[in-house]
This record gives sequence, structure tokens and C-alpha cells, in this order.
Amino acid sequence: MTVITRFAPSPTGFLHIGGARTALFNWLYARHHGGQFLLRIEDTDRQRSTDAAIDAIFDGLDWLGLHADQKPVFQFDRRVRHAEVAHQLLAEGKAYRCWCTQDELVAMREKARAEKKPIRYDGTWRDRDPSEAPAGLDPVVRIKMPQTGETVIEDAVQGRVVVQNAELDDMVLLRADGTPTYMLSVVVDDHDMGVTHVIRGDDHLNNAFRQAQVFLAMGWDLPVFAHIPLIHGPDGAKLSKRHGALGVDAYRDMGCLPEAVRNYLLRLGWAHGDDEIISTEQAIQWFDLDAVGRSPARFDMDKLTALNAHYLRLRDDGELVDLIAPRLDAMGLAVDAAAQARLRQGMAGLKQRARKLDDLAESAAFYVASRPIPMDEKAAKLLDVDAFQRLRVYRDRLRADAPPFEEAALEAHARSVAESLGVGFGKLAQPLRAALTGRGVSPGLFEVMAVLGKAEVEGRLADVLG
RNA sequence: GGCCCCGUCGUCUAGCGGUUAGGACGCCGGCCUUUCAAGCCGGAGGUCGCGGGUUCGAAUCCCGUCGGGGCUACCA
Repeated sequence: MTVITRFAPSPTGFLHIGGARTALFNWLYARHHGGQFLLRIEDTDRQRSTDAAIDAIFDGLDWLGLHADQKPVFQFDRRVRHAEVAHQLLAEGKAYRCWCTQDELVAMREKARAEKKPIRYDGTWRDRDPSEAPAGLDPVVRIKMPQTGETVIEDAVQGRVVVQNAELDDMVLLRADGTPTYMLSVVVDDHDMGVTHVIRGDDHLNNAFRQAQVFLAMGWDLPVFAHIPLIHGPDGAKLSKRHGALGVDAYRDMGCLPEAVRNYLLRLGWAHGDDEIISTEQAIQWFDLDAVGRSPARFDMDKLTALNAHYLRLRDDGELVDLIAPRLDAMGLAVDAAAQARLRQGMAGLKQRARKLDDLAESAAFYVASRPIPMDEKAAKLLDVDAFQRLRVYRDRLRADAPPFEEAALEAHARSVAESLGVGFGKLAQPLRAALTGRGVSPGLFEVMAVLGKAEVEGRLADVLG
């Protein structure tokens, strides 16, 4: 049997981080088993579904590298088939029409609440004769749930979960306007798409019981269910916009790498012993449902950032230049060919010190800035009167000795200057760093000088020394 | 209210009857050193939610309890 999984978001907002993890798990499971990963857009709520959200979901999945194996299915397009199934159930006596009004239903719920009884549809029209139906009112179609016995879900993550059928009420399959509800649509689509494993958020666990009854009523095989725990915010509640829980696009914008996000999300609820850094290839090899935890996890930006720093160092220098170029551009620093060459050459030292693309761009700015370069506060403080003295001497010696403009030679030369000056090396190096980078921190000084080149170094020194 | 799920350092987690309860992030200190990172070394941090049991022995099994979360729509 070929494994078929699916990710089925409703396009009512961006692809949030919890959805991204669900998609990742589905994708990994399919890849691990050599199966297929499908995408279905659950857009049956016409009020809340938007094209912008659909695009955001596609973009997010694309960025994360979670590509579906077939064209996405749009659930709304399949509404005729969904209704067909409901009508079949109706014809077979497994569903019935219900003429209760919204007001009646609200009253029903309120009464139940007041009496502290379970809140569910009371089955008014289950046995009532349709001839008693009020005129001029469109009925909904409800499924006839079994009223005795129990429904068992052998969940691949949660284990065996049992609920008494008496707890299940006759849910709506078709709305009064004839459109299918989610409970109907998911089942029909999962069946028709041949989905073998339904991996989704824990918030659907209770729905699984209801949906199982629709599968049964149609005589269809149940897929394997796997309900993965939700991701919580720092306060322990389901992650939402309130927590600043953002769409994956926000993590991209703040400079995260997709491979870092994947690794982070993977470790949120899934483990393989003590392994932390797990490549996607390795994840495909290792991933399985039995190692998925059952308890919810809190989102931790610090850990994501640490992982991101790791993957940043692994990235190709040229790729990183391309990735930060637009950011530098946004900072008002145009990356021309010369700047690109410098960045490319200086990237090894730069990426070692960065955690995200935004601070990588920030720390790379001095390579791109045109003279005279801006000085930050720390640099300005470094350039006191004594520092000027030393820098003048250094500049003169640099001219006179003319060491080859490469790292080792430059360093040896600077050290000899400091020595003849009778000061610790730092007393010369720090002011020099300030003059050349406008910062108190930077990659190795002589690496910077080699990248900048003789003319630029002399120019920047002149800007400071006059 | 009802039903369902969950509960190991601050956080993510390993653990599946016998471990000094391990790792990672974060935090602190050291080494390295031209700054900052990285790297390496070390440290603080957990009475395994709590209470009973079972057992020679329990984070691991059972029961209860408390806490958290989810669902309870003609939303998905």
C-alpha cells in the first residue's frame, strides 16, 4: 500500500508555524515511506477564505521546500460530489433532514448549559415525520449517529482513544443552502484522494470520532489517524496571533533559513534520541509517527535562532551574498559589482558571527558603505586622542613599509608597529577597527583589510585622520 | 458543564522497572584572543505536577487528585 498523506489548511490567514509543522510531518512521513504528499485547500467557508491567504500558504510551503506531489485540490470545487454523498446517505436512511431554526438550536444549547447537561443537538427531527416540516424553510441534512456502543480510534500518536457513541450528536452534513460542511467534505475528500494517513493537529482528535462514523456509514475504510500535539505560546495556550505567532513569511523576513525552521519544527514534538542537528535527508530517513510526543510544546525563538546560526554557517558564501543583497538595498546600500566581490570575500568571517540574515546584513554593511563610512557610538569612543596618535604612526608605517596586502603580512606588520609604539596590540587594533569598519566589533581586522584593499584602507584612514 | 488529550531542569526533549535522571537552547565562569562570534572546558538549574498503591526496587506499572490544553457551530 502506498502511503498518501495530505496537508489541508483552510485559507483564512497566513501559513502559521503550527500549520507549517503539520505540513512538515505529513511531508516527511510520505517521503520516508516513498509515498505521496498532497495538498488540499479547505476553502468551503466562502466568507473567510481569501485568495491572499491561498497565496500565502503556497508561498510558505514553497519557501519551506515542502512541495506537494500533485496539483492542490480545492475543496469548494468538489462540493457537488460532497452533496452527492450526503444524498446517498439520506437515501439509505443513514441521514435525515432537520428543520430546526438557528434560534431553536441556540435555545437548545442554552437550556443544556443551564441544566449542566452535555451540549449537543437533541435529535428532534431524527424520528419526526418530514410531513410535519414547517413550510418555506430549507432543512439541513444531519447524519444519524449510532446511539449506543463506542467508537475507537487507534491513533498512531495518541494511542487507542475511545468515546461512547452517546456522546456524539447528529452533526450537520449539508447546510440549509445545500453546501457541505467541513465534517462531510474532509471525509469525502480524504477517501476520494486515497489518503492513507491523516496527520493533523490535536484539535481535530474529537472530530475524528465523528468523521469515523461518516466513513463507516459509507462503508469506506478508515485512514490511519495521527493527531500531533499543538504548539503553544509562551503562556501555554494554543498559539495565535495574540502571541505574535507569525506566519512563516515573518520568519523568512526576519532572516531565518528554511532548513533551520524545518529542523526546529521537527524537534518540536519529535525526537530521535539526543540528536538536535538533523538534516532534512536524515529526517526523511528517521522520521516516523511512533517517535512523535503526545504533549504540547511551546515555541522558543532562541532555539530557532541558535539552529539558524548553525545553518547560516553551513551556507555557501555566494548564496548568502545573494540573500542579504536585498536587505542591504533596503538599508540604502546599493550592492554593486565591487561590493558584491567584497561581500563574497568577506562572507566567511561575517557568517561566523551572524545568527540571522538580518544581523548578517547589518554586520556586512561596512563592506558596502561608501566613504566616509558612518561611525557608531562605540567606534567614536574608541577614536580618542591617543588613538589618533597611534593611527597616524600606523598609517605612516603602512606607507613606508608597504607590506603585502594580505592577512598574515598585515598582521605581522601591525604587531611590529604596536611593539615599537610600546603599547599592547589591542591599543592599536581597536582604533584601527573603528576607523576601517565604523564599529567596535567586526570580523578579524586583517581579513577586513585584505578584503577592503589598500586603496580603500588608506582612504578610510584618511577620512578619520584628515 | 460534558467528552478527549497532556504533565521530566525556564524552554525543547532522552528515558520505556535498577542511570550520579542524559542532551540541546538560554544563563554563569574559564580557555582561546585584535573586538565579537565560533570552538573547547567547566558550572548553576529537575524531590520526574501531587498523593496513594504494586514491587526487593518506579520518572517508568495501577488508582486517585490537581493543573494545563483541545473540542463541544448550518467555522475549518
